[in-house]
Amino acid sequence: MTILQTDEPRRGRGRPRTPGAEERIMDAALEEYGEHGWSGFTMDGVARRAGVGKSTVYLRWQDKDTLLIDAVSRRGSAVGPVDTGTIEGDLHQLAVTLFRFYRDAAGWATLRIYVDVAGAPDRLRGFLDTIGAMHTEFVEEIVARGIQRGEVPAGASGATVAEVVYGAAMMHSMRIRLEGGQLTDEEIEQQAHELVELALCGARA
Amino acid sequence: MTILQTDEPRRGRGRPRTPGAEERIMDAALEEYGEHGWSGFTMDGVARRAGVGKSTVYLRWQDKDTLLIDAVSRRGSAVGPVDTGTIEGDLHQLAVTLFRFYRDAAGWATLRIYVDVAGAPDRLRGFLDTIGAMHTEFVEEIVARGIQRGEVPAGASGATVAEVVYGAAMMHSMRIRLEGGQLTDEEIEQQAHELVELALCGARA
Amino acid sequence: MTILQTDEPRRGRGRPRTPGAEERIMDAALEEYGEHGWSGFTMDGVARRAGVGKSTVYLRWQDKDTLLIDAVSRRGSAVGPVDTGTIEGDLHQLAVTLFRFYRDAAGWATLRIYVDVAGAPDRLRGFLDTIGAMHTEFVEEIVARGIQRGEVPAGASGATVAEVVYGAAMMHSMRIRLEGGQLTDEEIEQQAHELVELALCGARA
Amino acid sequence: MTILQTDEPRRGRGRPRTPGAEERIMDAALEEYGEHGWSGFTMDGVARRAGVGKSTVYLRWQDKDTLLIDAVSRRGSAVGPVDTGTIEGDLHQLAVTLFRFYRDAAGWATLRIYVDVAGAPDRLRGFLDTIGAMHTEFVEEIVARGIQRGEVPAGASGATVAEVVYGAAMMHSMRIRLEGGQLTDEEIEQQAHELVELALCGARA
DNA sequence: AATTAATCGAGACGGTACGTCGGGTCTTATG
DNA sequence: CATAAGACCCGACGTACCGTCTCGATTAATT
Repeated sequence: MTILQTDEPRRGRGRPRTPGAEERIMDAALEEYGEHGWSGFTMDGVARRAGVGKSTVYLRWQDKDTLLIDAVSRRGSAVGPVDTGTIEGDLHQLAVTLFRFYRDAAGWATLRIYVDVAGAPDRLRGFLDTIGAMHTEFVEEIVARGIQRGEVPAGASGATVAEVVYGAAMMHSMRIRLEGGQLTDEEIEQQAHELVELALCGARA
Repeated sequence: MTILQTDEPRRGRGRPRTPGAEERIMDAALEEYGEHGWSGFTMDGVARRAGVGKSTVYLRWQDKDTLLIDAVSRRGSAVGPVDTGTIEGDLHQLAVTLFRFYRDAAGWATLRIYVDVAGAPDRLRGFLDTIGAMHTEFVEEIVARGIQRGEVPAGASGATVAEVVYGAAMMHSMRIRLEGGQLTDEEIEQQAHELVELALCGARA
Repeated sequence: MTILQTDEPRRGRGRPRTPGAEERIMDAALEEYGEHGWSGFTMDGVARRAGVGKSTVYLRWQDKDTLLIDAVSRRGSAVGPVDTGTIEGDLHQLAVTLFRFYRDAAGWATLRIYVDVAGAPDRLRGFLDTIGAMHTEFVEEIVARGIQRGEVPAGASGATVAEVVYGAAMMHSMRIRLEGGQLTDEEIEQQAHELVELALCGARA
Repeated sequence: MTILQTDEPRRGRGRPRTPGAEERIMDAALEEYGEHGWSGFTMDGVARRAGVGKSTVYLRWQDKDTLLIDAVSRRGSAVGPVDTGTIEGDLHQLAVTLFRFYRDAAGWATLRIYVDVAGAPDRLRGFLDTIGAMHTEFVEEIVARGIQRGEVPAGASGATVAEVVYGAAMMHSMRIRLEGGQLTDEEIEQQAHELVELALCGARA
C-alpha cells in the first residue's frame, strides 16, 4: 500500500531503485515481527533478512514504526468488499476472511499495530483511522444492501454489526492463540456461521 | 496480583523488602507506558518515577516485559464477577465496566499486552490464558444463572456471549480512540444497552 | 597498624567486637587484591572471603580505599630500622628485606597503593607521606651512623641513598614480575650486594 | 602505539573509521585517569570528553583496562634512545626525560599501570614486558657505547644502571608527589646530575 | 533475671558505571 | 543516483558493586 511514502522524484537520473526491494523488505518486516514480536523486531534484522543495507530501508521509510505500519497495512487490505447476493452470505464471507486473517502471523500483527497505535497519542492514529473507517464502510454497504433487499429493518446499524463481527472474531482468535492452538478451516466456517446468525439477530431487532 | 513472582524465601534474614515498593513500581510502570507507549517505556524511567533504584525493580521482576505484564494484569482484574439478579443487568454492568476499563490508559494497555503476547510464541502466554479464561468464566456464570432462571434457552453458549461482549466493546473503544475521541458515561450506557440486547438476542436463538 | 581508625569508644556496654575480625578482613583484603587487582577487588568479595557481613567491615573502615591502605600499611611496616654495625651490613639487610617485601603479593600491593595515591590529588597523600618519610629516616639513620664511623664522607645524602636502594629494588622486582618470574633468595642476596656497593660508591663520592 | 589492536580488515567497504578518533580517545583517557585516578576513570567520561559515542570506543578497545594500557603505552614511548657522544651525557638526558615524564600526569599514570599490571597475573603482562625490555635496551646501548669508548670497564651491567636510574628517578618523583610538590626544571637538572654520577660510579666499579 | 546497648550475618536499598545492543544518520566504495 | 557496508552518536538494556540501611539474632555489662 505504501501510503506513507513521499511522492518519489523519479527524475530518471542515477541508478534506478532495485525493483523487488520494497516487497522483500516488507515481507522481511512482517516475518521478523511475527517471529520475535515488537521487542525483538529490529531494523538491522529486517535489513539482513531482506538482504539489503539499512540505508536502502531508510531511503524508503523514515523510521521503524512507519515501515511496520506500512507492511501491516498492505496485508490489512486483504479484507475487502464482498457481494454474494444476501446479507448472510456477505457477512459469512467477511467473517471467514477475518478469521483467516487473524490466524496468519502478519494478520495478527496488523491487529497488534492497531491496538498499539490506538493506545498512544500519535501522529499515525489518523492514518489508521482511515483504514478502520474503510472496513466499517464495507460492512455498512453490506447492511445497506440488506435493508434494500428487506432482509433487515431500516434502522439496522452497520457500525454495530461491524464492531460485533470484527470484535468477536478477534476475541475468539485471541483465545485460541493464547491456548496455543490454531483454528482449522472447518472451525472457522462453524464460528463464522454462529457469529453471523448472532449479528443478524441483533440487526433485525 | 503479581502472580509471576516466585514464592519468596522469607527466611527473616536480612533487611525486608520495602513494603509499598511493588505498588509504587507497578503504578509508575503503567503511567510511563500510558504516557509514552512501548517505545519510550524505559526501566530507568519507571525506577525514577517510582523513586527507587533500578536494582530494586530487577530484584522483583526479571525484565521489562515481565514487569509490564504483571502491572497490567493487576489492573486487568478490575473486571470481576457481577450478580444483579437478571442476565440483562449482569451483562449490562459487565459491558459498562469493560467500556470504562478500555477508556482508561492502563486498561487499554492491558489489551495491548494481551494482543502482543498472543501474537508471539512465548513463555507468558499460558499465564495470560489463565486470566482470559477467568473472564470467560464470569460470563459463563452469568449465562448459567440466566438459563436457571429461564431467561435464555439451555443451549446458550457463554463463550460466544463473552466473545461478543468483550470483542464489540473493544472494537468500539478502538474506533473511538483512533478518532481521538473519548466515550462519555452516557454513551457508554447507550452502547452497553445496545450490545447486551444484541448478545441476548443471539443467546436466545 | 590501623592508624586510620578513630579512637574507639569502648564504653563496655553492648556486644564487644569479634576479636579476630580485623585480622581476617585485612588478610582477605590483601588476598582479594592480590588475586584480582584493583578492578576486581570488591568489598562484597572481601566480606565473603573473611566470612563476615559487610556491616562488620564498614563498622571498622569507612570505605574501600581506607581498608586497602590500612591492610597494606600493616604489611608495609615489615621494613623497619636495622643496625648491624656497618653501613654496608645495614643497607644489605634493608635491601634484602625490600626484595622479599616486593616479592610478596601484599608487599607489591603496598607499592601499587603508593604509586596510585601519589598520582591523584587525595586526602590520603599526607598519610602515606608519613610512611614514606619514615622509610627515608631509616636510611638516613644508617647513613648518619656511617658518617659517624667514617665509612662515608660527611656530605653523603641519606635521601639519595634511600631513593637508589628503594627505587632500584622496586625496578628490578618489577622487571622480574613482568617476566612472570620470581626472585630466589640467592638472587636476592646477589642483587642486594650489587645494589649496596653501587649506592655506597655514590655515597662515598 | 596501539599495539594491542588486531589488524583491521580494511576491505574498503563501509564508512571508514574517523581518523583522529583513536588519538582523541586516548588523550581523553589519560586526562580522565590523571584527574580522577582509577576509581573515577569511567568509559562514559572518556567518551564524553573525547566527544565520541561509547560504541566508538568499544569498537576499538575491548574494555576499560585495554584502553588505559594502550593509551599509557603510547606515552611510555616518550622515553626513547639518545646519543650525545658521552655516556654521561646520554644518561643525563635520559634521566632528565624520565623526571619530566614522571612529573606529567600521563607519565605517572604509565607507571601506575605498570606497577598495577606487574602485580596481578594477567594476559597483559607480556606486552608490558616488551615495553620494559625496550627501555632496558636503551640503557644497555648507552652503556655498550660507553664501554667501546673506554668510559666504563667492560663488565659494567646495563641492566643494573637502568634499574638504578629508572628506579631512583621514580622514587624521587614519588616522594615529591606525596609531599604535594612538583619538581622544577632546575631541580631536575640537579637530581639528574647526582643520579648519573652515582650510577656511573657504580658502573665503573 | 531483666534490661540495655553494641555487634553480628544477611541482604534490600538508591545510585552509578559497566559492556552490549539497537535506532537513525552519515560516509565511503561500488554499481 | 542508488546501493551494501559499516562507522557514527545516542541512550536504554540488564548486571555488578558501592556505601547505607534495616532486620532478627547474639553477647556482655548494667540494672
